[in-house]
Amino acid sequence: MTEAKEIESRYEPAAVEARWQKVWEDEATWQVPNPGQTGYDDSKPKAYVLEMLPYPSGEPHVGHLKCYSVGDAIAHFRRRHGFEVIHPMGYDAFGLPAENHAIKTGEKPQVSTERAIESFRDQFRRWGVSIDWSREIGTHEPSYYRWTQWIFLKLFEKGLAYREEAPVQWCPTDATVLANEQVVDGCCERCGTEVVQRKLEQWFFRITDYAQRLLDDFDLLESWPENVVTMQRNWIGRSEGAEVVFRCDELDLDFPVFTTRPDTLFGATFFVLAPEHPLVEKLVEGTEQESAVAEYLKQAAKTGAVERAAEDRPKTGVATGRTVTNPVNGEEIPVFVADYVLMEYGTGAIMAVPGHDLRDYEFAKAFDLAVKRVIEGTDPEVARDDEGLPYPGDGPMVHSGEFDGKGNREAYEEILGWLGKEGRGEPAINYRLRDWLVSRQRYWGAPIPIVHCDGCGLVPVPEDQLPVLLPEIEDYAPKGQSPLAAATDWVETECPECGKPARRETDTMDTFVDSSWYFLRYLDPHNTEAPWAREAADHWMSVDQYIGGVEHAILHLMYARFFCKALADMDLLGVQEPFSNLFTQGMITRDGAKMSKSKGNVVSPADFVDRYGADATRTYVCFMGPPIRGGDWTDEGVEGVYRFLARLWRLSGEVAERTESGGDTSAAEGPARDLLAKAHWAIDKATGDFERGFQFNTAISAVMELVNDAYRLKDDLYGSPEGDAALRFATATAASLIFPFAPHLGSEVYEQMTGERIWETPWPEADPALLVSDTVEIVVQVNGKLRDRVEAPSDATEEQLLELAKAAEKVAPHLEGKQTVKEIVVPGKLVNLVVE
RNA sequence: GCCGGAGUGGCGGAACUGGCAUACGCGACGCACUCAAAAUGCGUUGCCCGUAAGGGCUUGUGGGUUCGAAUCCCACCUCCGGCACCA
Repeated sequence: MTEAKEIESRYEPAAVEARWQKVWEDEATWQVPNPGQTGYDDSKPKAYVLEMLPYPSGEPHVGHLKCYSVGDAIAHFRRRHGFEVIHPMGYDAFGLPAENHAIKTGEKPQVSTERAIESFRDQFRRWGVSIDWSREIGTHEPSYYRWTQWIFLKLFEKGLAYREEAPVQWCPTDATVLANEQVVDGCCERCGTEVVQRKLEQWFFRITDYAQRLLDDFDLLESWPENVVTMQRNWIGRSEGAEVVFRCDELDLDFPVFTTRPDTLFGATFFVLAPEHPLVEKLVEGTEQESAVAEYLKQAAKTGAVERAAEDRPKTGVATGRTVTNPVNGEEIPVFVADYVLMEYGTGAIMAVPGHDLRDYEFAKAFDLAVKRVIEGTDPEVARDDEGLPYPGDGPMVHSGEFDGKGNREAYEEILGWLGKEGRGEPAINYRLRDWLVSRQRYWGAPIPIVHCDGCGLVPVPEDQLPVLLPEIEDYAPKGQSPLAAATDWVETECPECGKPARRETDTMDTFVDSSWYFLRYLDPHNTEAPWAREAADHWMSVDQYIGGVEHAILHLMYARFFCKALADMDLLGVQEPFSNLFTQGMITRDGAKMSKSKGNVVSPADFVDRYGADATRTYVCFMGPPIRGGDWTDEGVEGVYRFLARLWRLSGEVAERTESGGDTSAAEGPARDLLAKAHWAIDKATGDFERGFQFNTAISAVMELVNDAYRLKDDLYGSPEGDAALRFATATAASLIFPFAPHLGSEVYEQMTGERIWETPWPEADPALLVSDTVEIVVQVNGKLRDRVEAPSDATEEQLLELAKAAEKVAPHLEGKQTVKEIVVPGKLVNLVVE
């Protein structure tokens, strides 16, 4: 072989990849028109394949690589099954890192964000991801956030966006309020600082109105991971029970409580208010307990969320000196303030039943309060005293007046009925979910399009004045209010209603608002009259396959579901659920640990793409394990996949040179038939792996096996027409099956074998006739132990198989002198002889 | 504490319905090619005993069901994720 030839025959991904990327770019191969536009093919069913849009910062990391590799494989697979696939890309470009960077360096977020977007765009092109670039969006662009603001106004119009003073979570480091969902273990999800409670006036979205529908509509989803559904269920936290009113006659005040156990109402021996309860001060005003309670409130306010929720923390509290009346028996029970009652849940007040609730029991013991049993029974796991109390289970009622002797479940219903009749309570459902706090005291986000007017109140900016542009500012440093407040020229405006001087809202929106509707903008990204045309949304929605990290299980996925429902209620959308099928990819680690700059174990995909090519790097992240699970990155692993691709490349070159095209495979026998059978087996295996939850690792290993077999058999096959044809078919099939992961190499090899463009050819179908063979290997066991294997005709009868098995060379010694007591025959698989 | 998921060679992992445990890849070892190396091709590679033929053991641990269990059941251990004073 000459030297020139040798260089040419080497697999050089950079050259191959550049060649095909140019074709796809020049021809806009992955661009799809909307219905009604030229080129739209209405004979094809649609498929919306979508990966979660990235937050552009620096350059893409391995998590992005995995997400888009998986998504792209699915997109290609669907296209080759005859779907018109929409596969867009955009950037979730507002957010804190760019703003923090601006505070540190003075570089405008606009500038650093654009730079990061360019780097992301470059990488995605370099990876060869099949994106419809004509639909690209950035959530920071005025043409996008104009519609984010528009949706905000629609929600405001419907009463779904409102402003209210409430105790909220404030992150001192990020200098902004946070949504409940962004507080993890009492700390800011982003920066880890412990959050503090503040009473502030903030903007909320009324997601709690949708709590029940968010639960019910899990039924509408086709395929979501069970754990994500469970996490959302837990987060929404529905409980059934009753709201019961306890009255303080002295002060003429009603205290409703939520309880899941109205059957234990007779056992309520005291009453507890959360320290933040708005009526606490009124209750103790002018009493001798006033200062003690005030002192306790001060203490409670100082206690951080982490400490307050700490396990095994002794119960604390203070008596108010007041009593309320238990509605079922008229008993006056003392009222306490204690921080084990949370203002955020229920009504911020509880009836305490120490006989049947562990927490109330602990409080009762600490404050020496009465413990009363109202249900017979004991549970050794929970019981703390000789009486077997507290007892959380079921049993017959005692000390409960007319309900004595009844089962507590029955009494539950009857007590509810009685309360309803007396007007002292009613069945109630309570949710853990809180309204979504969406305002942020930060700069780099979509301004909330509201004007504060002394005369008119909160006035929406008229639609024709949108977008409310983010003004350019010089000082980004947080000062406890939005940096926008300093942009005086911008803040000072006229009231759209009365024309008098007024002030703009200076808070911006949580960036999760931006990403709650981006999948709709892709469908009609250049529309200047509306966020999207209803026809476009009706055609493409919902997303047929959504792909992203499980870390968004609650936040993004729940918010987007809420948006979808609210928009559908406004008749802007025809679907109730945005994402029919969800796939959550596992996290890639290195050396068993999450990648982080501080650990110095960060993998830069670009380095590997440069060294081994996009195809090898992409294929590797799909091969390292089932994509749904995490995996540990090894550099050698990428190299192994690279070697495999190079092996396929060389096979293709050799086969192209040494075989004639146009041969017929129908009469193939021997090794030619074996190779054809392997190719059809690989088709069947890979197709099944795609359909069974995207098990790409085993799909890729099937192609590796096919290539290995081609190497093993090729020297026997060269020269005969059916041998040539089998080799060409096997090589083309390998290219075809690896194409979703390695699109460049797949295109090149397929073209070399067939002269065709692979993405224009349908996904191969396995020939059932080649999936079965004439003979099968039968395993022979004696007493369940493998002793030999025998070849048998596929259609052999049980008798024939038994005969073969008993005659097997290595079986006979184990049968000698022994009584066969049982014979088990599984046709096509095994024979098990049980002897004594 | 409650709810999920996982535990298989030196490593990543495979085994689809209870039927050959360890596919595929990495690593390691050997051979061919080469003056040599790299690259490539071919082969070996779960553990223990044995020169060998062969035998025994092995899917976190202990028990059970079954002719047969990585797979089903019971108890336990470890790791990961979610929720957690939620009334």
